[in-house]
Amino acid sequence: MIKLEKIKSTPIPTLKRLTRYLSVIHQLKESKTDYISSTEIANIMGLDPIQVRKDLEFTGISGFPRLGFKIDDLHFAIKEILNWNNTEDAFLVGAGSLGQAILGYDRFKSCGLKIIAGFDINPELIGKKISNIEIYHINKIPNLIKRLNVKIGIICVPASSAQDVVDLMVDNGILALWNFAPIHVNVPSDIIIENAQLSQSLGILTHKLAEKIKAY
Amino acid sequence: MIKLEKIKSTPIPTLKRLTRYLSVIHQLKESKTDYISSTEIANIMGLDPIQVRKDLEFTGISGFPRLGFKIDDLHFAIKEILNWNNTEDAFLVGAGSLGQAILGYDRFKSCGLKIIAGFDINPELIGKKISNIEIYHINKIPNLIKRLNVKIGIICVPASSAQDVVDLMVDNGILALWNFAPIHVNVPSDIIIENAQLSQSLGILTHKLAEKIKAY
DNA sequence: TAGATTGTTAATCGATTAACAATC
DNA sequence: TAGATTGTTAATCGATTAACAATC
Repeated sequence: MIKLEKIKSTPIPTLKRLTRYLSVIHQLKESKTDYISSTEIANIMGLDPIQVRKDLEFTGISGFPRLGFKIDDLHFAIKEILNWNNTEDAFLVGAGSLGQAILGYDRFKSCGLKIIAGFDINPELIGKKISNIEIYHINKIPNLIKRLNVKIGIICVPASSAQDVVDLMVDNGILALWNFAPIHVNVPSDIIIENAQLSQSLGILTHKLAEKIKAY
Repeated sequence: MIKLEKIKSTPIPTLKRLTRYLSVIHQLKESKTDYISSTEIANIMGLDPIQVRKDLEFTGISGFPRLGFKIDDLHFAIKEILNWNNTEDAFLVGAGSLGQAILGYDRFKSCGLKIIAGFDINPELIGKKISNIEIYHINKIPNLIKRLNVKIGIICVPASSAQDVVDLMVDNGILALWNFAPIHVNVPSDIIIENAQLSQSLGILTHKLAEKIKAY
């Protein structure tokens, strides 16, 4: 009888840690070492070595007893899981201060993301180039999503217009949304949505700080 | 024999969802309704009603059978858990484009955060006001942290200088750090660090998108 | 060889989900 | 009253941690 192997997909907590390992590994690539062990990564980041090993399993590459993992292989394999070895085109909507900061953020290029156009309704912005990316009027979105086959939309508009912009992009075939608007938006179940939600991160910080201060 | 009640602290996943409920509740406050049930919140956000109820337990307030929870009370109680009813002063270091976007982001005021000064090393920025917040030279940090008793530091410097800035702030008594630099930084175990890590969020998105495209 | 590390299998822990009585 | 919802206790699920044999 054929045993079907259960393919277990990478858990979200593992994905999050993998991106963090990547930045540590990236730094170590500069140094002379060829290998890195899960123990070393764990020590640097203050994590459990067993957890690191378990996470690295999902990359599918195997290490060498006594040596660890080949840094270059590990680096490549993690980028592969995140799909950062490929580049996806993206549209950014809302070229306010946060939008402009993201347009100018070089780093995303090494994270598989290429923002190829920005959109806004502010006439002063339309036609301008920000960090060499042209800003169009929002009403160009339907046409351009289809023509350029763009799959990722980045939402940097105010909370009040976020749902409308999301609907517009979804209706025109966007597949994934990265939402920076501080609000819950509804999307059909087959659309990928990832909330950057700065306030979520801030909430954890202020909560912990309050606990800490209370403890005195 | 006295039974000591085990006080269970709010789990991180619950805290994250609580901040999201807050934004939904905030919108509903405008509407006429006085009460909201966990079922309604769950429907709006596409979550399990049981999970919402469980999360709301941590606020300590009790609901009314058949009605749900008083919106105002719930709103207040969630802000209380996050410590968003108080305001903490914060310093922001690195007034580049991301730093400037954060300095201008009004929303954090309602999240218990008040950025009272910015820091940079760029002479063109020092002395300037950005969104009405003055930018000082980084060498003013030690003196000012102590004098103003600031507890929160926001790191918006490039990866290459993040660790140095973190060390400087920790050495001078900062208690909590909100790190936007795309790098792992080391802090003593008693210092709270929260990584905003946009790339982590992006990694999840690009991974999911790749899985989705593969599935075709 | 000795020892450090991997890789696998099992145990534990905690969060999510389920079940159901209590309440208005 | 009937019915929707809360709140509590139990069951399930999945992630983390532990244990240990295999490897170079």
